[in-house]
Amino acid sequence: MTDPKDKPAPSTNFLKNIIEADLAANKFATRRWGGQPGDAATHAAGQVDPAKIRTRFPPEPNGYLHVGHAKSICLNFGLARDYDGVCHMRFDDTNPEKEEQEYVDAILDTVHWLGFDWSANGQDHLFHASDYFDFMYRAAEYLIGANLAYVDQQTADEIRANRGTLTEAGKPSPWRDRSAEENLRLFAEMRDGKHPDGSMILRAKIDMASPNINLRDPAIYRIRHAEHHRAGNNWCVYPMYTFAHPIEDALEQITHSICTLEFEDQRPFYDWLLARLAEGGLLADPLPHQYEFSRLNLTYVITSKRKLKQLVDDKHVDGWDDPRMPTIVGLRRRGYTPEAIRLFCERIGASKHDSWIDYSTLEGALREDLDEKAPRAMAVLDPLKLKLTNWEHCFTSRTEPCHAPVHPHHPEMGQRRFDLTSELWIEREDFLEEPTKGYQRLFPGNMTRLKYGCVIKCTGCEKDADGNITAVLAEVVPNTKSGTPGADSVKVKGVITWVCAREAIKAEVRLYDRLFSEAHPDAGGRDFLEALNPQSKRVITAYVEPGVISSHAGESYQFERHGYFVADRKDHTQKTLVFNRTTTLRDTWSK
RNA sequence: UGGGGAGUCGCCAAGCUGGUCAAGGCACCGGAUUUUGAUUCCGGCAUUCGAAGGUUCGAAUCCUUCUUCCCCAGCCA
Repeated sequence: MTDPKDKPAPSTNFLKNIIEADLAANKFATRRWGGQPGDAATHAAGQVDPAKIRTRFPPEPNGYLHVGHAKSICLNFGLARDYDGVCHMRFDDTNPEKEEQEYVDAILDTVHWLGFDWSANGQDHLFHASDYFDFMYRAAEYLIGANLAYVDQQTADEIRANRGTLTEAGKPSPWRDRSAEENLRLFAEMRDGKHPDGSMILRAKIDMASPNINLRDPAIYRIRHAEHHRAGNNWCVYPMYTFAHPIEDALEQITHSICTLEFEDQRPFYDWLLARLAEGGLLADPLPHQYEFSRLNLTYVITSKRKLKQLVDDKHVDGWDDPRMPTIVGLRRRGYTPEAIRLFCERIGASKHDSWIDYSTLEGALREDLDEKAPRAMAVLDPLKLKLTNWEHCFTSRTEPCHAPVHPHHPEMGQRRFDLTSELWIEREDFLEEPTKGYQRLFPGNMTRLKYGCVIKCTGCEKDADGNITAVLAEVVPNTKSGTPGADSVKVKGVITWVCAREAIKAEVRLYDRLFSEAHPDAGGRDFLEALNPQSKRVITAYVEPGVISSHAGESYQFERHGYFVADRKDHTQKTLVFNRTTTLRDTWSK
């Protein structure tokens, strides 16, 4: 189920307009659903479909899902949710050589994690193209019988050569006019394993002179002596996407088949095939329709499966779920939430324009989500010792208990506690011997507040023989302890975060930055590896406030003034704290 | 050069049966609040809709021409 708390999408897009127009025209009023995918007879025997519309998310299980898929998932499942429909989860597993069960499992897990589900009206709408191989085979036979398909024995090279060019018509295959009987016999032989891979292929017989190359007798069935991850060795002929996809949609009574722009030229064949099969009585009206939207392009990100695989194989990243990867598992490990990804998808909309979304839009959606729910904590990433030299004059005990809200806007989330002592860790960049213009933090003579602690006045620093600063010196300003009466009597502009040296807990912190330092890493056909950001991962040891010891893997925090950090899903334990920097806070001061 | 698509603010994106129509979001810029230089809050942000003509009382919306960009010649999806 999608999160009901999701704000209703106020936005509109061309797909919603199409659906609303279809609904208003009662286009699907008498559509039937046979209770499962099936041919005309199956659905004719069923009830009027309880689903007002049907969409589908149809990945090929040949890799991990990435942000681009998230857009498609949000669109398909979102449309079904918004219009009282159902979205089918379907694996387009028509190419046994590329697909694996491992990917099927990972994809299912990812879609669920994103907050979507394919069960509705008491049934599970999880389907596979391979479920329909029998029907597809019969559909191919029908086409052959109707003289609309033939077995071609040209080689792949010959077929390519005879397909013509963008400006020249193709030439008919010498095998184009075989009799239906012979085609049927040959096709059966193909299925029966009598011919090697590549020796024959089944082609639709349409028009070798069509200006649309996809209509120049497209290949619809090829021989592949390969084991299929679900169908095993039942088949050695497999349908091509072109042929399979429209049939999958029709068998599942999909009303709106949404795909990306590059399939636009494919639509005429989609419609041709379905119309022919409907004429033959194999499929039921109304037939599905294909609509195309522009795929997601994100700056500083590549989504090419081949290139992503190269990053993994060549160890530029630490696997498919490396926090720098644009895969959903990577984003998840980076600390992205399903809500943030959904918000992002809603914000970018859908249209037919080619577009590039700024990476900052993704980060913005993340910050918006995390700001609301991440508990706060203090952490020092680049530690410098701070010594409070007049401690005894201001406090009677060695430690002063402090408290702070878990979330500044949500008191119901409770309080956290930690100690203030005379030796603290502060951020190295929070002290400047020579302040720059506008600098509000520590420099000799300046006062700032230790957040949730007290106001201090910087008196100087200590250095080693090389002149490196080894400690900052400061005095406590009396009667300024946070939470006590009159604490605000001394006004200061700067507030810095800190961790008590005695209580501080060490944590490994992985500082991630964008994987590429160029907005369009694979533009202009240059080597995308050259655009790799050498600083995309830095591992440091930080000090975090004591309460963080109880954090669990996968939990997000906002380390105040630094950003959002998530306890690593794989490596974080309560013994060894490991945090990934998800993203920094918005920064309008520096840079 | 054949066919199919698309050009509205820095990035997205509504609007396209012609008449407060130049929505909204992100970003950005002001200002207020703030014990995160964060958040939040107020305010600002396209006389103009790829260009040029035309039709009309009136056009981003209709017509013509031009122009730019994307996709298609896998037995991948």
